[in-house]
Amino acid sequence: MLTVNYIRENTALIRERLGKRGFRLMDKIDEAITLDDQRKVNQNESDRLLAENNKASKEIGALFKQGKRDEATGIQQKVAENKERIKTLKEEKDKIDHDLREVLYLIPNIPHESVPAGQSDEDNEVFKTGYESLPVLDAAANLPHWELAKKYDIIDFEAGVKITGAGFPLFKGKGAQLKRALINFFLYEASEAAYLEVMPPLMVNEDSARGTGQLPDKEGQMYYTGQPKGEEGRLVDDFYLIPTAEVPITNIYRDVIVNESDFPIRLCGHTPCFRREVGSYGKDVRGLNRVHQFDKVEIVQIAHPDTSYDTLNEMLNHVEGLLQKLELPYRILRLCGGDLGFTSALTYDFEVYSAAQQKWLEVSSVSNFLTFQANRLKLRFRNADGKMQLAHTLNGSALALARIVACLLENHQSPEGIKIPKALQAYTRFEQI
RNA sequence: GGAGAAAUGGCAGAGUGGUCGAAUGCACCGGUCUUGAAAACCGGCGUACCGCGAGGUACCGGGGGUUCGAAUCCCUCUUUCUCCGCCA
Repeated sequence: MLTVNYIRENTALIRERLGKRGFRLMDKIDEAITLDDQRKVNQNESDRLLAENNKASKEIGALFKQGKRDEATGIQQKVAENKERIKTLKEEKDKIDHDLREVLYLIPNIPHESVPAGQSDEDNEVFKTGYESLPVLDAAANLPHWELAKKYDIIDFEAGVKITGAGFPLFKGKGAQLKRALINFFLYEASEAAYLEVMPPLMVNEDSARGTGQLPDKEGQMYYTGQPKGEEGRLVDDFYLIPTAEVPITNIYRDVIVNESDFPIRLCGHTPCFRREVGSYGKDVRGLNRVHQFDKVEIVQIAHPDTSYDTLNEMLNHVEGLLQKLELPYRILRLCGGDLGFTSALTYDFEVYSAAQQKWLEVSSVSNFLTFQANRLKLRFRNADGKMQLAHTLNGSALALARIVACLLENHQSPEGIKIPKALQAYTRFEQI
C-alpha cells in the first residue's frame, strides 16, 4: 500500500496516474488524509495525558515513600480521570487506524508514467516482438497440445480429473520428464544470473499473504486450509496455498532491515502454484491453458529505489533469453492501466504464440512494485544519510511451466515427433518425443 | 498428542513492581595513538509515531488484565527447547 505521507505530498500526481487505471474511488485519497489528520489530533491529546500520568505516578511513588498518603490520594484521583479519557482515546485511535488501513488497502499502486491508459488487455501495448513472422504449422502436424498429449501419452487430463478434479493434470513419462527438465533449466539459468535458489514453504500465513498484497485484494484466488476446531471454534491450520512463489520468497524479507550494500538481492525458486481461477470457462481453460496447479520458477529482487527500473529491465532480459533458448515466438506487452495488477507500478507480460491454437498465451509477468509491497512488509534499508527508507521489490516468472509446455509441444511438433530445443536437451536427455 | 522449561536491543546476556528504553560483553561507527594495521583508550550506537523545536509517547514474542506505576504479577495465544508418544 501507499504511505499516507506519500499520498499527502503527491495528491495531484496520484489522481492523474490512477486515472490511467480507471480507478473509481478517488474520494478515498482525501479520506485517507482526513483520517490521518484525526490520528494526529488523537495522538497529540493522548500523548499529553500519558505524559501527565507518567509524571504523576512518579510523584505518587515519592509521596508514598515519604509517608504522605493523603497527598498521594489526591493525585491518584486525577490519574484515574485521565485514564478514563486515555481509554476512550485509545478506542478511537484503534478505530481510526483500522479505517485508515481499510482505505489504504483500496488504493492501488501508482502506475509508472510509461503505462498506457486503457481498460482491458485489449489496450496493452506491444513493447517488443521476438519473431520474424508468426509460425504456420504444416497441415500434417497441426494439433493442439491436448491432442498431442494424448497422441504421445505424456499428459493424462482424465486421470487428473479422477484423482482431484478439472485443472489438475497428470504428467507422465516424457511429459513428466520434460517438466522436470524445464524446472532445472530455468533454475540453472537463474543461478547463472546470480539468483540465490530457495525452496520455500508452499503454504503461507495471513501476514505473508498480506505482505505481498494477495490479501485483501485477491482472497478468492487462493486455496485456504483454515478449520474451526474445538468448542470455541478456534481456527487451526490458518494457511493459504501459495498462488505464486512471490509470496513466500518476498516475505523472507518481511520486517527486515537490509544493508544498502546488500543490493541487489536476487532470489529464485521453483514451486507449484495453486489458483482457484473462479469464473474461468470455455476454451481459455482447455488443456494446459488455465489450470489450478502449475509449476513455476519465480525470480524476485529487492532493489535500491534509485535503480529499480534498471533492475526491471535486467529481469526482462533474463526472461527474454529463456524464450529465445526455447526457440519460441514471443512478444512483450506493456500492460495498460486497466490490466495492471493492483500492487504493480509497471508490468511487462510475455506471451508465446501457440501455433496450433493460433493465439497468444501469457507465460510470464515481470513487475516493479516500488515501495508498495515494501511498505506492507516493512522492508527497509538505511540510506546514505543514515535514514530508514523503504526498499523496492520486483518479481517475474522465469518461467511458468504449464503454458510453456503447451507451446513447446505445439510449436515444435512435426510428423516425426516433437523436437526438444537444443538448450533443453541437456536437461531432458532426449531430443524428441 | 501429553508433561516441563523458556522467549529481553545485530548477537550473547543481566534485570522479579517505581530511579529501566533497559546493566555488561561482543559486533558495528567515529576519534586519539601508530609509517600502516592490531591492541589500548575516549565517544557514539534500537524502531515507530507526535511536535517548528525543546521535547513527548509507545514498544522487553503477540493480545488482554491487575496496579497510582509492569520487562518484572495474572490470563491467553504463538514460537523455541527438553522428555514421552506417534510418524514420512
